[in-house]
Amino acid sequence: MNHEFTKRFLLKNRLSRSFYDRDTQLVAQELLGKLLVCERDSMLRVGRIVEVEAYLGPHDKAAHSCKGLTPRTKVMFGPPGFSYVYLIYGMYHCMNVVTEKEGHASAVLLRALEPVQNIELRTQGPGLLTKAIGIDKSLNEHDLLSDSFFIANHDHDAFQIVKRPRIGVDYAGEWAQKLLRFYIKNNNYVSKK
DNA sequence: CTCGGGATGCGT
DNA sequence: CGCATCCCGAGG
Repeated sequence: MNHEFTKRFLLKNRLSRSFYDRDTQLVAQELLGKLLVCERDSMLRVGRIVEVEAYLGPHDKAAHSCKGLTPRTKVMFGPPGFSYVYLIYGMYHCMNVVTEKEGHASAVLLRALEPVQNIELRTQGPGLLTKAIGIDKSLNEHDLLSDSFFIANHDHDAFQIVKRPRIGVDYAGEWAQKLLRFYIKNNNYVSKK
């Protein structure tokens, strides 16, 4: 990953609404290898998504939407292709993309990036990912079809996808064991555990 | 209003 | 394993 991606190239390859308006487990796996782009204060930051988790709506006991529609989670109940950013443990932000039709309340958590452009910090884990690429709560409910915060496709070599249980959801009963964490096999930027 | 807990990360 | 640090959601 030694390319210099231009904004022109990235915008041309920006993912469409219909990409997100599909089965959440499929979207999660297809997000692997894609480029997360965030431009703030004229700084264009780009990272390659290497680890994600799927949250499957109100019946998924690990999903925030399982408590029903609240002020915090209402974006999950909205249309696909929007960001869901929340503060966790008082100090870290987590970044999700909303999937499927309005009302399904499903999302994909972005857990780790491979640095591509203007990313200096480690991104192994969702809290460090947002810190490294400059995402905070001001980017909650942001349309990912915008010109400054979006995800882009690009050509890449084939890779294998590893499927594991999600991290930090032991409270979710049977849902804690489902294989809804996906990451690129042998990638150095995937979080440990 | 109070209160308990959390889709984390780091140091011991 | 403890802890930082604060928003959110439930309940009175």
